[in-house]
Amino acid sequence: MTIDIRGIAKHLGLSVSTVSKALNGYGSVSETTRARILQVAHELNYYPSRAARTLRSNRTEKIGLVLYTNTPLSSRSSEYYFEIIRGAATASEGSGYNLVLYLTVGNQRDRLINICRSHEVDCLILMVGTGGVDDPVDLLLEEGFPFIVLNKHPHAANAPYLVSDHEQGAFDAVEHLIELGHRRIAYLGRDDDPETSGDRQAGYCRALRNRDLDLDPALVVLSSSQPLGAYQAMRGLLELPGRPTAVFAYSDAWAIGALRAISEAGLAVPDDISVVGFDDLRASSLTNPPLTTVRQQLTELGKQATEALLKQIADGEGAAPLRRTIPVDLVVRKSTAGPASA
Amino acid sequence: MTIDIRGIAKHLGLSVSTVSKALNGYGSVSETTRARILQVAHELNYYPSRAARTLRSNRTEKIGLVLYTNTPLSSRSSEYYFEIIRGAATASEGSGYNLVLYLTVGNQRDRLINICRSHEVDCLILMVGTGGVDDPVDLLLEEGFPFIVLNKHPHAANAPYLVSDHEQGAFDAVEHLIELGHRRIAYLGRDDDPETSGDRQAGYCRALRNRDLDLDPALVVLSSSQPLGAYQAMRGLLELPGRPTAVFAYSDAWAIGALRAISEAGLAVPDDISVVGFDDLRASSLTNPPLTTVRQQLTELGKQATEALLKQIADGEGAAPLRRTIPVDLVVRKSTAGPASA
DNA sequence: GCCCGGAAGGAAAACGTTTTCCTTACAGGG
DNA sequence: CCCTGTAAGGAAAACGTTTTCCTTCCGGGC
Repeated sequence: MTIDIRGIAKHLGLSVSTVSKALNGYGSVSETTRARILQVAHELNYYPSRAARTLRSNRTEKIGLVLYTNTPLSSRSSEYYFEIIRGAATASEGSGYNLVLYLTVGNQRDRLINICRSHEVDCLILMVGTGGVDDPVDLLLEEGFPFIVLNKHPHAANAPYLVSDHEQGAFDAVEHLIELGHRRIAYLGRDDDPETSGDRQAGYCRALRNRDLDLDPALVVLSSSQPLGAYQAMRGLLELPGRPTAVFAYSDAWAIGALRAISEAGLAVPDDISVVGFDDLRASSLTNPPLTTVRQQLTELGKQATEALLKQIADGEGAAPLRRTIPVDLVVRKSTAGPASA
Repeated sequence: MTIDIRGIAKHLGLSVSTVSKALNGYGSVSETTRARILQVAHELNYYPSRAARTLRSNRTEKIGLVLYTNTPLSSRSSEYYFEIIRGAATASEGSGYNLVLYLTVGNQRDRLINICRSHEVDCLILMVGTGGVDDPVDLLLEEGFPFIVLNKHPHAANAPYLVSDHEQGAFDAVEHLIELGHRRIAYLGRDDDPETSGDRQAGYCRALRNRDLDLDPALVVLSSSQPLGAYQAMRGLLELPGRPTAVFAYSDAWAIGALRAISEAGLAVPDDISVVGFDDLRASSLTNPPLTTVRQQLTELGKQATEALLKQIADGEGAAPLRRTIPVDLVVRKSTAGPASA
């Protein structure tokens, strides 16, 4: 039915090796022979068998994208993940690779070992949702399997990663609030994502220090990713004696929870309180008022991770692990303004 | 380094075939031998090579998910796609399959042929974004490659598909508006997605006929997926002499465009005009007011498509192509109410 | 005339499984 | 005692490439 590399060889009275070389641009084959081979391959509708190629050459030409999370995925994060996936898929396809998706929930250590050992893919992009990033990272380092951690700082010193500049984004957001005149600015963080929330909190602190503002511990509240987490945390902040005049939230989802708490308390955004989010998901332009937020280049993140990983594979073990940060942008909408007291 | 099936055989003084049979529960192997083999396989950390297995048995144990679209993907649809992907990925993993993602933009006919012929995957789930569904479907039918079309009715008579009940969802939405007392109800459709928009329009028409209401052609407006398409179409509707008192929109995105046009015209939702969307994306609960809409079970769609496809493969050519519809639910929020005139 | 080198092409060994067809041994029936 | 059937296990042929060595041939330098 489907034609073989052997079929082509027979058809032309050549040897299998010559055909293979011609098709792959390998050894030395005369121009005319190569042309004839390509011609016939095309005419006979030849498509190489991936499996055979993989078996012999030990390259699958597949990239695995694993999403590693402790808690079930909420549809809140769909857009976040899909944009990254989109970037990765496009870049893979562009390099002749396929993207294999592993959306595992829970600590699937065994599954990960299995993926490495049975060589399902050539390398892995790790997207860690909630829960520690370290367990899988250590495992992969141990296995000597090529990988890159996406958008979260791994603890292991020699683990390659590519992350948005969470710290700088947070700095910019808080700086923006300070410039508007705010002095009591809260950070509404996330307690089950220490790496990312930590980075953003660090940026928040740096921005305050940078302007010699006090860092009031009462204004830093971490909450879980329960639907009501950020909402309740915000209610807590509103009841404080010295209520903050502005809030920098861990993410747009957190900011939306905050908006709700504020509006239920009969306060107005941005007149009474300013709010800044992080991510710039589509929903954030639909809130009331439209949210000021920090935009991550998600598609770019997926794309660059893929490219970096492929480069790393091509360079072999020798190359230093890639550790890079990509910039984020503050998007000013209507949820921030000068404080009422100003 | 990594242990072989041969290694296990040697280790136990058995033949390769016996080991293979034991591992796959195949031919006849005594219980004690099988136990010893499994034991040793585990101890030596044996993982079968996917490539070799595929080469010999001609099964890749991979499902391809292709997203086929004419226009570049807008991030508006991220959530839609990701929820489907999530369902498909979970179901695949559950059946021991991998999910390979092909997010191709444009009419990649050649790529599709390549996927079939080089047997990259065992079967395909087709998600068609914009543009005709038929070209790829015809191709796959011709190739005799197992596939299923997701959430859109293919024209080919014998093409397998799994779709949300667009028609019934539309019927329910319009019925809901009629029950509220509306008589002049518009349909805000999409012109570059004839299959889906057509199904929904059919449901709209049936609901009107069902209550003996006039079908005013001026109240049916199709617009493109440009960001401003639905917005402008809605403006047109508002300028009509006999303005509609309710609008059923092709999707939540369309509805959001409509909301904007209505609010800019100084009218209120739902007081002056009621609006219903379709999809129930996350954004639709954030609009002002929260949108009444028809919820699709996207994750379920991905899951069932995967299961159906795997079943189809297992049953072989014999089985009739699967053509199934899965139900949708009307979600009533705050964007619908009785007409002002009532 | 001899030797050397490079270019073109070929033979054959992998790669790690699955699967078909054998062999052997043993038990049970007649 | 012979024949048959069955269970347990083995030999070997695939599967379709890539890749390493060879062989052959021819031209050119000395």
